[in-house]
Amino acid sequence: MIKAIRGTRDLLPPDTALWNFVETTARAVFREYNFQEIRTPIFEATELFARGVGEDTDIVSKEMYTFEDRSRAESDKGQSLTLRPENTAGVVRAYIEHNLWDRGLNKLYYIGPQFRRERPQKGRYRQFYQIGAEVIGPTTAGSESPARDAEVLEMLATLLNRLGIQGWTLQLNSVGCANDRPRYVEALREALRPVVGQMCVDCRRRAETNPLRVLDCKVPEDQPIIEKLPRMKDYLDESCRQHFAEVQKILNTAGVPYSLNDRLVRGLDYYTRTAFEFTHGALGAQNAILGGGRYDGLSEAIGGPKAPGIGFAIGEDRLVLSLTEAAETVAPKPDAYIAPLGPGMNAEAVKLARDLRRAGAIVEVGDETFRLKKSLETASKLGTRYAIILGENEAKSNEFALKNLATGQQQTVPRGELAAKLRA
RNA sequence: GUGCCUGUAGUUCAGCGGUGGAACGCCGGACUGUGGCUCCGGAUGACGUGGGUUCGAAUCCCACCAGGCACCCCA
Repeated sequence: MIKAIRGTRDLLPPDTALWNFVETTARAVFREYNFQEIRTPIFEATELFARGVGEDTDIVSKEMYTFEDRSRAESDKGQSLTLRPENTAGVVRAYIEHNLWDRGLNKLYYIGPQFRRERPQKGRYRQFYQIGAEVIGPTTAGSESPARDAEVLEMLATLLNRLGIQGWTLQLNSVGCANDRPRYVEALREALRPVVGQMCVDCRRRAETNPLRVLDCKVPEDQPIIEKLPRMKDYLDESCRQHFAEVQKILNTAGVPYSLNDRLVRGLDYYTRTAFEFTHGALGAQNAILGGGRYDGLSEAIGGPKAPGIGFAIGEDRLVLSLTEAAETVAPKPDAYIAPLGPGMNAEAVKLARDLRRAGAIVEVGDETFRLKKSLETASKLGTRYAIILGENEAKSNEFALKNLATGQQQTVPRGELAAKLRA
């Protein structure tokens, strides 16, 4: 049997109704904040991700679906292409390519699949879906303002609340900028040198490859050591410090709850200053339902003008997962099941169904060869509210037997009044 | 990519060397134009795939594939 490949899956009803609910709600909230939709290609030049996301990140170094395109000339090598592992780089590429700021566009959102070749796990798939948004523009547009950070965070809180998600936590940190972070990393390296020998094997490796990751370690024995390491907040330069303080001040005023976590580091190279994560307790190890932050240098890193930005990506798969526990799925049930009885009644049934549907009803139609018993049984199974019996008598008199399947009550209704009765 | 656990009917699972089962669901009948309840009957399936051990394998062993949990990392 041919099956969906590892890490991919089919989304089936009734779950698809939930996905649509999430997407519809997100679009509505984004709309209120004046974001507009952008759709970028699902694959891009590999170079975009190498330069944008960062050559040394896990995503780029070992998780990308990369392939060589066919070349036109036999002698030429095909271009290296990659299925997008995230969407921010693509949006920024489009921003540069189409001079979006000159068209008055600086708040964009996207919804779509992304691809990373990781080992699948609950809440982690090789084709997964992200809902994200970006604020990006020249400095003169205020895109560097802490008000943008706070506005984005407040929008996310609004969205999660409107989706009915209970018990989320916003973790907030500042990871500094190109100016102060190298100094911090250096300080961290030095502080680690004498103590790293006492730490877990992972930390010993991280101390070499990416010292910031040591802060993320969850091994209990390492915690006392980590507590004593230097902290980013003590190394922020004046502008970063003020920026971060201002973000917090606005969040306090707006009533958005958050907790500071100076061990929150992000895995993508392009993040600067504000970094954040919304987590949800009921998701196991993959507890981050969304993450994001500021990326003031990304545009320049991929050859564009200076264009500070801030954005986030929601893991839609995880969001839906945290939703299925609380929310009952509301798949719409048909309003009526038409049971045609006997030769020639199919045609009448389809015509009647068309008229009722035009009046706004959800209608299911049986078949004239079905016995009435079977039709009613099917209608009950579908959860339909009414059954309409359409036999020769009804066709002649133009009055139909309308049966309420919940109460069992049945009445005779003239054709013209059927739609109104269904709505009642 | 690493470690551990798990793959048996549409679903949830029992069976753990000797002719593959239960519940629910599905189909039909009792009941030829009246469902839900009840009763009766029926079909389920390469026991994840391939190899090995054995007189004999769903059961034991190996490899692969897939899922779950944790790590790594991330949404």
